[in-house]
Amino acid sequence: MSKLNRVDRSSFEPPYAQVARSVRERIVSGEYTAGDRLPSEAELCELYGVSRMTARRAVALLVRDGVVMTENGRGTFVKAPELGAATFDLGSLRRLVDDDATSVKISEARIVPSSPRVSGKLAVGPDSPVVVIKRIVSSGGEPVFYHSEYLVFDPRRPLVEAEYGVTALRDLLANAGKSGFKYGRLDLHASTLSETEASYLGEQPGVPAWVVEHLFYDFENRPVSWGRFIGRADRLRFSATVGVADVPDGARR
Amino acid sequence: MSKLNRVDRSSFEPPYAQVARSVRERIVSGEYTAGDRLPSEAELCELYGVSRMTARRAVALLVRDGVVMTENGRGTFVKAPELGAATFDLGSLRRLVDDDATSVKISEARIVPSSPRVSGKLAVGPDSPVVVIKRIVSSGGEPVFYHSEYLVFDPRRPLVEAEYGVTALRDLLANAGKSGFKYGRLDLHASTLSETEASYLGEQPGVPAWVVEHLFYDFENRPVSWGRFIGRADRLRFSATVGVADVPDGARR
DNA sequence: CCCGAATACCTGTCTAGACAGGTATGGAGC
DNA sequence: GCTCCATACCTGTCTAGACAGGTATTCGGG
Repeated sequence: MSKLNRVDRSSFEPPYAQVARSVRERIVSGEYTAGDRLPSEAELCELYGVSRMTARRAVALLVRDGVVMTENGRGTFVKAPELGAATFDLGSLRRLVDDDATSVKISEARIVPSSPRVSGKLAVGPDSPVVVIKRIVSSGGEPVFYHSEYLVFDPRRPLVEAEYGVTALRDLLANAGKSGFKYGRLDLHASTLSETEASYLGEQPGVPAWVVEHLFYDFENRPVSWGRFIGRADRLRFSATVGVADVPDGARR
Repeated sequence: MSKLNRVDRSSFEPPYAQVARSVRERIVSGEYTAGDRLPSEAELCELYGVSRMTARRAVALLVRDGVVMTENGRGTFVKAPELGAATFDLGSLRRLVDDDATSVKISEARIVPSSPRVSGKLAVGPDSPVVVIKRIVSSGGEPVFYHSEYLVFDPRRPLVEAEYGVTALRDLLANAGKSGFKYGRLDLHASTLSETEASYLGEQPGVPAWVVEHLFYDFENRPVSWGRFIGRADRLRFSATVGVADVPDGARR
């Protein structure tokens, strides 16, 4: 019975993924439960008829997904699902902006002297010129979130048209190519809509809202862009999963 | 000049980590910028004097961290930092509960007939008995968040003392060993404090708050635990980084 | 009975080589 | 000038074997 699970060499699914999926299924089915020791790598090699590196790669996949943990010299063990291991991503935001039914309206785009708060964030002198861009992103005709961004004004770098449109927002969220930023820090917290924000989003002031604040730096580690997304809590949520909910689509990579 | 970066074989830092760190430093320094093609794996082998699998492992580390991306048949390219790739984790929550200066007070722990909302979440009949546990977690004497949890009451499984204390909360957030759950779904959103929540947390009703809602399932895919953390937005935030902020501590694993 | 050493087993790391399949480029043929 | 194909290069995957170092057990000596 324990020899029947050799990998299918003719399948499109590579051996390492097949082994990972098989072990995963055994965990889902309850054959291995939290705290159990998995077969050792050498045993997996025999069981599935693969080399050690292939077995290791399968285990590495499960480790990456937080399903198992390895202990040097002892073995590989099934982890219990833990809430603290959950990660939330901004995939929902990205998907929203990529969606065709989503429209972006620029409500403001000009050069202004920086306010005290903005000059503090961007580390420029008070009243230094900054570019401010404010957008309202709607889905299906209804506003979902509001985005304001302040960029350090650099006269040498002309403000290209593209910096204002949907493209710029898409680039900010998912940029496959170039960008003037080296890294960014993000901060997610809860807030309530101010009066102006509420008016833009067609809501009442004081309604709960999530805020994603972002600060991007250039290659000299100087802040160049500060901004925040603010969105209605009832329209967009962030979700995550811990443990093994279901066997996924081959566990890519 | 390009041959001077062979790995240090006597270092504690394994070769794959050294290669990854070196390439990372070149990206941080601006030698490679977003969109650039990295040296091919074969070139990295020569440059650092390692085998291909070792070079690949270094690249895999950078891919995992979102610093570079690989394209089959084309090469490895430096990624621009993208906001949509950011992930927020519950590490701050876990750290808080693990902290010695944190105290947990049980405000309620008993068996009650389930309310319509709870019976809906836990998929039990109306008025079915459920265990309700409510906790207030304080740090430095000041309440930080409030946690309420509803468990399906199972007469066969006696309610051990441990299920109420700090330990149970710690286990929920970071459990190295066993647990009765197979997986859980989490939902992070923004809210405002209700009157009772505000009174527990020593705040005003209507103040912004984040909510982490969690629903755990057993091995028969039946929900067994539903609950939510609710915390003051001014006391706990979730942060993330995109791009290469700094060269980290050897990029473990 | 206790303690230390030998031992078996486990994960971590690395190597050298091999084949597959995707991608881009340049040249031959039309 | 255009198309198609050979070619070179690249990442993806796998193998078989090797050594290092952590862990637990067992066995023997004191």
